[in-house]
Amino acid sequence: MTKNTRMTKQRKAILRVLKNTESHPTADWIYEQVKKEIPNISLGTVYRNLNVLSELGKIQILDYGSTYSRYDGNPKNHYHFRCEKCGRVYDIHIDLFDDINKIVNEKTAFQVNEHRLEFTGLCPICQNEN
Amino acid sequence: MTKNTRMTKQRKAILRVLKNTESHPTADWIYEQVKKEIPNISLGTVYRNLNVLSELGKIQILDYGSTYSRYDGNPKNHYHFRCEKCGRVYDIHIDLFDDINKIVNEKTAFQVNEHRLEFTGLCPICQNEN
DNA sequence: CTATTTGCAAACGCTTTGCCTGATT
DNA sequence: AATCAGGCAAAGCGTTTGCAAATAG
Repeated sequence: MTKNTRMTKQRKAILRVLKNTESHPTADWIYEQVKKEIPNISLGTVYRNLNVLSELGKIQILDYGSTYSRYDGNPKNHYHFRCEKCGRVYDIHIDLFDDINKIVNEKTAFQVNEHRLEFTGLCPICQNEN
Repeated sequence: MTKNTRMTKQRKAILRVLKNTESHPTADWIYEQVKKEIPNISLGTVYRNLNVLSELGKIQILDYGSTYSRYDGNPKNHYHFRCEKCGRVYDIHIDLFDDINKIVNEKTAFQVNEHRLEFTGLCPICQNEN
């Protein structure tokens, strides 16, 4: 259970680079930064460690939980629910929180046009499979 | 400007399949469905048409706007802003909307554990580049 | 008629993996 | 010493693309 706990210099460097940036970089960018310090590090090591660090809860990966794109026949904004167990994606039938764009527009320097909101948890089917 | 307007039988079938499903299928699932009707359709045609239909505003693609994964050194939930022009991803420094999980839990049959919220629009840098 | 779209297959590009060597505990 | 991690390169895999033939308008 307690595996992958060796803090090698590669793993430390990757984590430090990621903790010290404001941006949300790609694996390749991280690779280029760490290479300044460990010139012979390989891209595979970067990917492996990013996955390990994510499993350890030290970082997050900002993808859609899958390598597949999913397509939605409804082009209007609406919210989704993704089941953590089976991966199904459902529509959520509630009104949009229209005011949150305004909140961010007022509190930050970003010019917000849209927002996307996704919930995760257990779908009804998987709740009944225990 | 007004291009890609031919409604071929392939394009029609893909759109119909997608409009008539509750799920948010992958391209491959759509391909399998359409093949029942047009057995010699190719997967490339499905992908091409999904992209065309998305540009026409008839459907949405649920990905992160890029094929790259992005990594975040902060493992706690927080919101992001993605610039539509330059693709940069920023943190948004506002409090979490903690109550929306409860709202969905009460109004739907899903068991919500988390939510993810992402805003899109123009970042300060790109706002100044006009 | 002709510009767009298709089918096919190869290419792409990000990510993962196998294998063997090297490092950590 | 035993196990875990790294480097390298090849494989994986969803998606895109080039090209000649087909087709919508």
